[in-house]
Amino acid sequence: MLTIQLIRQETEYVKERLAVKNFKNIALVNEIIVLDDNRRKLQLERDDAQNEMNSRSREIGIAIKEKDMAKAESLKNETAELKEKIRVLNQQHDDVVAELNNKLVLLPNLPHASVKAGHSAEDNEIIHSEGAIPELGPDAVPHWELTSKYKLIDFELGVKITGAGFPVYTGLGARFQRALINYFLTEAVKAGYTEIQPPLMVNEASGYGTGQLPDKDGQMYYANEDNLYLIPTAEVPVTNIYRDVILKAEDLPVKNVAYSACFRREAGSYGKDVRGLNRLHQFDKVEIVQISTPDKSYAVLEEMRVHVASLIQGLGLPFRVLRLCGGDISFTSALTYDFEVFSAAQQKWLEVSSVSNFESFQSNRMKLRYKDAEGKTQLAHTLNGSALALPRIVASLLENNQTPDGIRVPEVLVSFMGTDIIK
RNA sequence: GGAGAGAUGCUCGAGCGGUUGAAGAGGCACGCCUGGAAAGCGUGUAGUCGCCUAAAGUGGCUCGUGGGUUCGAAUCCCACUCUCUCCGCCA
Repeated sequence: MLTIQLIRQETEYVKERLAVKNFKNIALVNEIIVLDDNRRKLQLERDDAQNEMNSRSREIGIAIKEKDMAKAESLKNETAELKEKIRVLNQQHDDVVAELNNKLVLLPNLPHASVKAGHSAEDNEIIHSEGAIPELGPDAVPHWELTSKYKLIDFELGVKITGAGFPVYTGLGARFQRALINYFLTEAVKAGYTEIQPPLMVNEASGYGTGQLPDKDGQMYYANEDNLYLIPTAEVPVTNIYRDVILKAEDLPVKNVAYSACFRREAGSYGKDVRGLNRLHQFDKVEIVQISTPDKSYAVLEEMRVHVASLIQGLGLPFRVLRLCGGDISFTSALTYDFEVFSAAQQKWLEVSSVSNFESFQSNRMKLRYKDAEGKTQLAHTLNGSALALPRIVASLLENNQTPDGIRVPEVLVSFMGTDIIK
């Protein structure tokens, strides 16, 4: 969430940037400031009363020590009224704080200066594009036919065991998953990331820390009995490692990479976009997470963008990079680059990665801080990106690399796959 | 799942109702000493929210979390969470 200091000090700027995100309830900003004024006023009154009470108590203690019981008793009798006053003020203060917090979490992150206004995915800016779009023959088919032809993925079997959106990978299909995960992890480690294997379930505090809760709880699978959520992305456990942590300046930047299965309910999705591998309830992803000082976070974002691009280049897929517009960027992000690869048989672009700088939006929620050179405690910046999500990469590799003799395996995967062709 | 023990600052550890945000030790930082270092000596060393234009100063809260008792709680009571030991079960 945004810090109250920023909202108070840069009120007009905050409103302007919220408008770029098409945030409708701009009046909320003023409501928050009024609540905060109120909170301060109440705190002042309460603190004064409490201070008064504390000194009375001390006097009583001294009187008792001096064996002056009469004085102690009379002092005691004077405290009842004060005590009640404090109780009331405390209650009022806590109520205002709760209300303030409830409103504060409704404000999305402010988009970075480079983010343009816009209403939908149509308005995203294509800032880079490379790789030749393959010309497939007339016999080319979409990946869901290839996966069944070569017995790589059994969607129906997944339905039997679990339900729609939980495919079963078999034979070279399963090996293909492992090969990609290996390739992505290996490249990340080469780039200086520390490999992490996180829990796949998280508690409420973690969901709140990265912003999935309270608003997106319907998108996560939930184990009621233990009050735990299945992770929608490794971002959640990996970023929450640093919840309530004060890092030393020399610990930064933190660079972590994690492979995990990801679970998403995708409530409300339907239609042709969900066909085959385009949208699943369970899928594999390698995620990179960095924690940086504020002055370096945009350089870090660029570094991550280059890293993701290099992975896709390694696989030989045509791709483009979009800078998301205000209307399409997520609630928590300040700047997001989406990577899309071209899926030749479906003739469409598929999103395979999203690389974002959250600035201090997540760290403010989870109290992730660092001590700067002067020893002052400051909020760190958090960033993350998919590097990469598997299903759509698999879809486009299968489609783009299909030949009459089988599916060509990209050079970088051959050693992991044990073959250069799937047939 | 059953029985027991415990949770204090960067770390260890004392405190078990009264100026205790917390003794002591270690670590770390700075200073003195030294040609330089070690040792020694001295000083400092939590977070957070307020008040104050800022600095200085000052007030509230925080001893796992949340409640309660009391004029006053790290200390007493209740609930919860977590850790450790033993037993059971188990990849």
